[in-house]
Amino acid sequence: MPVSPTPDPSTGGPEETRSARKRAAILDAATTLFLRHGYLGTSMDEIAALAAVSKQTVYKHFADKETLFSEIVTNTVSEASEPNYADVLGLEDSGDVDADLRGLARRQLARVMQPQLLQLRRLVIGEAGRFPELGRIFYAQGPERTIATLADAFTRLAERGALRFEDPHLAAAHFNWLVMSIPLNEAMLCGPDDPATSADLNRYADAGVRAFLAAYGPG
Amino acid sequence: MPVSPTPDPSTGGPEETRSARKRAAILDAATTLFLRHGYLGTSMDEIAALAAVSKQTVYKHFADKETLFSEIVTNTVSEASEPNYADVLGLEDSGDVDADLRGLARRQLARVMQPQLLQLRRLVIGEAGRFPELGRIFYAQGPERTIATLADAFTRLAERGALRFEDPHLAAAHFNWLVMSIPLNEAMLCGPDDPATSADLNRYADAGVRAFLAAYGPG
Amino acid sequence: MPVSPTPDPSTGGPEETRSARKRAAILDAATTLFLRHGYLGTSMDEIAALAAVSKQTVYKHFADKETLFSEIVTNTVSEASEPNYADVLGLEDSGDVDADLRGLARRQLARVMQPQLLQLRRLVIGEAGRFPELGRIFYAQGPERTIATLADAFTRLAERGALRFEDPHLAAAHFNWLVMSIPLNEAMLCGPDDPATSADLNRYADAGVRAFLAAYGPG
Amino acid sequence: MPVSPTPDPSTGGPEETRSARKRAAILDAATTLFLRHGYLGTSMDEIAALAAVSKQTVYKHFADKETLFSEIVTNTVSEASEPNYADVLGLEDSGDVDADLRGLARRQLARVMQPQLLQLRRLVIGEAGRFPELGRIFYAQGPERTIATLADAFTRLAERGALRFEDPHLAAAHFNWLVMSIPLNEAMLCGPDDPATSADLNRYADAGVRAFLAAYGPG
DNA sequence: CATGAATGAGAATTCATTCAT
DNA sequence: TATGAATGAATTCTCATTCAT
Repeated sequence: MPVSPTPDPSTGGPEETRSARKRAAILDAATTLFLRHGYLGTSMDEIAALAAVSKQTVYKHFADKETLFSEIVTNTVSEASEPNYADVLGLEDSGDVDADLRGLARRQLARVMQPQLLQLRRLVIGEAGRFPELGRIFYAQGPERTIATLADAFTRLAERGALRFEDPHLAAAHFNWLVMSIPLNEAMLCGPDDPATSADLNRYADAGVRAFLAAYGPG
Repeated sequence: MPVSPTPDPSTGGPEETRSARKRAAILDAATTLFLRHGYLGTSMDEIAALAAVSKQTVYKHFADKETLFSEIVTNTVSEASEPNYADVLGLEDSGDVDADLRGLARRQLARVMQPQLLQLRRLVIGEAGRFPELGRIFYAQGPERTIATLADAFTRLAERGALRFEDPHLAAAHFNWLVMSIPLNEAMLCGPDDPATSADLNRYADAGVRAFLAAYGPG
Repeated sequence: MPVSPTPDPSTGGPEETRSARKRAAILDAATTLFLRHGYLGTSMDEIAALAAVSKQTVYKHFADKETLFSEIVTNTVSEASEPNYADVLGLEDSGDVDADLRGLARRQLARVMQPQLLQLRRLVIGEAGRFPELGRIFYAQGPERTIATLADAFTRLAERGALRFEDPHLAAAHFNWLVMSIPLNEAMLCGPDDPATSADLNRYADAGVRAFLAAYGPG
Repeated sequence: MPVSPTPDPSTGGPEETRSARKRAAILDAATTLFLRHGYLGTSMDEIAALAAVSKQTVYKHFADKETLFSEIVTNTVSEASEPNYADVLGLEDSGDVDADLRGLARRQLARVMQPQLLQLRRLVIGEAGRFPELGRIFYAQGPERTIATLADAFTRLAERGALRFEDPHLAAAHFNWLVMSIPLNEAMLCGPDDPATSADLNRYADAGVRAFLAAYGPG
């Protein structure tokens, strides 16, 4: 997740680039530390030290600690949620709904269960009191958007008789959580020390899809 | 959740009770503050002040902040998970599985969605890095135990033909999360400011049970 | 050094004895802790805990921490210096000065180098700034008194031609430090972790006596 | 002993020097206070205040109190022991051993009995429990090194017939302590309030040399 | 009389933020 | 512009001592 935009040194002017590089270094360092130790558990000193810049430079780029934290979480959430969203968008009816959904489920679950994304989710949940809007952003760009898009795709599938339901949004939500809930809830609570294997994850995804099709599948 | 044993001043001996009363006051205050502001966001001074007790007294009852926090979370988790567990234990086959499961689902969801329990779950998730064993305790006494017990009950129902599945534990987990995932995940992220109404909760419970029975019900 | 007077429970009245026993327990505990961790490094809480009495009891017996410390050091110094003094007092001319002095030197050195006495000396030296009179007491009851008494004994020996010197007090001091300085100074600085063996000590004592007799002996 | 490198403001570069100046001020202040009140008796607040520096600056230069203390004692011991060592190294046989040794003894004793060095010795002895390696450093750089060097010098003197002994190291140790023990031990215990006059010290030095030569001198 | 609680200060250390250089 | 220093308060935890019970 700590991904600096790596400004192209050949195109950018050297002065503007140096500043941008520092900014990226700060973001990288802060992301790493906030994910590891939380908001209060991370100090501006540590961030500056890990970014190898002076503290003043940090404050020149970010007004204060809250701003820095917000920006990081917002950016990271956007970046992390993008592939999941795109994957759902690209859902096509190949004629084999079962296979299509299983593939989607496996890919989505694998992405959601990336250690850094799990850690981000823990962070946002833990700071829901201090930064309520960050949780809402996470929710909106994550589950909400995914499920809404999935509902559209399901509606198309239902029109072709591949699925049957009354409320597409509800069906999409059930699909989503049938696939993800078991490993995600365990991961949230049991921490980064007991990661599930990807074979486990695939089994959970398959089982979720099977239950979903038993409930919402055709005939 | 901050429930002091409420020593009856008329029956309890006056000497043993004074110390116990102080201890309870400290636990109450600390629970309130930890739930509100998190582990690092709560100071021992604040706890002592809210408990109307000197800081020394706090340290005489609890070796340090970590001990106090652990004890609180452990106690609270135990107390909070008990009714849910008991409810699943008491699940009987009245002949109307649909109604039985809907009742169970509604009661369980209502309990899990209590604001203080949600806040405790956020706290434990947010501190999973600092206190890994607390998350494991929460998981073991909460979802894990409930689902295991539910699996036993489902096995009995399956023997009477009321349910059909291959893996009772998987079916129980799917039941649990079909009922809870939608509101619980939203609540985790969207914080204590947008609480779901209990009518909403009942609807989610009913919808979850309907999907569950469509997948795992008889015939 | 922590030696409680062990009051005889059969003779003493039970009430007076209980108080005396507590007092002795406090002195024992405080002596142990002061010797181990120094004056500032020892807390009244620890003393009360180790003595198994309440803090109030400590304050009932000793006005404050300084008083307790002074009393302990004074008592311990007196007790510890007594045998050394008595040994010098009993110095007789057996006709073999060499053997007499070597025996005295060995016994004295062995006593001075007892670990607890070394620790007491370190303590008194380290607190010379805070408790100047304790150092003076230690000096007066220790080296000063021993040397003065030794000077008397040497005077008698000189009258019989067994020793020769101008200033008996100077000769006594030289005797004392020729015997003790090497191991004592090393012990002071190198701490309680590298104790000298008693064979070493005897060698130092013998070597000191030999040098002393070479300088102050007859013919 | 609190001797800052006294950066010459006219020659030193202004930027490198500021930090170094602060560091020196901290060392000076800490040395003064540690010598005066001991390790536990000195607070970091006092040190910062006396150095006219913020507490942060102290902690940026020295990781913690123990580090600061160790560094100070180590530095001071090294500086203080140097002249004594050099003086012994320069011992030459002028033909008049008596005068040579008396001169050396007087100079050494005068240096060892400097109030600040006495205080340092008390400090190190008093903290032998908490900082055992500091005592060992003091011993190694002080008495041990001096005596070893003296033993070499005595060996040369013995070859010319100016001294006679079996064990040069033992002779050197006896010389050292015959000269120093009386005033040093008194000073250790009787504190900084009763300083010996330098006339006294010279008399002790002379008497020690006289006894030494009576034992180890020629003929 | 002896225990637990209170006190009120002070310990070491860290914090986010802002001046000077 | 970017660095070291300063700030001033807050952190956890401990202290010696004194009330109440």
